[in-house]
Amino acid sequence: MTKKELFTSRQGAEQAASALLDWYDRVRRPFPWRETTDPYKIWISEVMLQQTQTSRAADYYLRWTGLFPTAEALARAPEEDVLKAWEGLGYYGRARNLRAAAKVIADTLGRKLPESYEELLALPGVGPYTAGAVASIAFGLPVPAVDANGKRVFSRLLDLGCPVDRSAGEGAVREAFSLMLPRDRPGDFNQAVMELGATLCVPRSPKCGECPLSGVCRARERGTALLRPVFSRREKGETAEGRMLVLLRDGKVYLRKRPSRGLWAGFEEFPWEAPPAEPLLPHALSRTEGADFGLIRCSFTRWRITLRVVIVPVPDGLEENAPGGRWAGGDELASLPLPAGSARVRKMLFRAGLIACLSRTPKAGAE
DNA sequence: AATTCGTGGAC
DNA sequence: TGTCCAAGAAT
Repeated sequence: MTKKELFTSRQGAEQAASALLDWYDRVRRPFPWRETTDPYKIWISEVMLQQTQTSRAADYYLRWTGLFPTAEALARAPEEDVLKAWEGLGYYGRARNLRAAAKVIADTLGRKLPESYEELLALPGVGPYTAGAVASIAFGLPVPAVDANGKRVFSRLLDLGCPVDRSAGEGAVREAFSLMLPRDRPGDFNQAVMELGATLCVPRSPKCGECPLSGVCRARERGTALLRPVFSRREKGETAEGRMLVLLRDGKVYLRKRPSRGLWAGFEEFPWEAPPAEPLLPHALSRTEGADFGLIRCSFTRWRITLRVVIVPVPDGLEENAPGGRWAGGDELASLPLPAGSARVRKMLFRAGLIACLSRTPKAGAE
């Protein structure tokens, strides 16, 4: 078989798919979501894996499926419990959308996930990738699930010079992907492409010598693997410095509530400020001084912010000058879902003994 | 079409 | 230490 035949003949595509599946059957990693056929759990895993590395999702998946074993259980759970179970994973709209979709499933879809690509796509938080993944893995439907791995793998197989984050590039990738997708094992094939992209066909140093598709890869043939895929844009990072305040009074800390839309929507957090972000500290607080508690680095989307954490014993009358927030004791603080930066500071506070809580003894504070 | 939405691992 | 970037979706 020549390389040209891979993308022009049905037979070449079938042979390549077969080689990829044989490789996958040998090396597939034992993730917990690969031990179930429950469509609900497969859906949960796919949403958790959006923009999230597999190594980080495993623990969350096990804990989540224990707390919310069915769509019904998820639909009935308080939002705060759901966000607490998601704490640290980021992109919290995913958790809210999961719960919203679970309500739809529990209330109007007979408690079962819809079994077609189009119906899955209609659920909040389910896009083309996730709909394809659930449809193929849980229901055996022959639809592609093209993620960043798939784009990289196929941009190299095709030696695609056009950007994969534009419609033309995406179309080329999806066409070749669909041509190779075997009708009998679509779920395994979709996972095999991702497994290949995650373990061999990686961005920096692809291991072409071990790749089951190297014989039919145009980038391998032309030595252009490191040039693929091409992106039309790369978001540029920005840095800033600021400070975060831990206001202490009567064994309680001050938390403010974030706006109901946008970044960390609706979350509570320790007040912080940095030049490019919202100032948002009440005037009285800008004059407060306290003990330096170290630095934390926060990064989110394209921002990288270094915050100086300051412990502030609160003077009298400050409460009136700091509206929009509240005081929380140790037990409540421990049970709240917090953004990662505030969560790290919370851990520092418990560990340093600056605030106490029953469910978190000093020993437990060592994690 | 271009932005926004988190976080931490890997090198 | 800095940079890239990961089983994307919504707007």
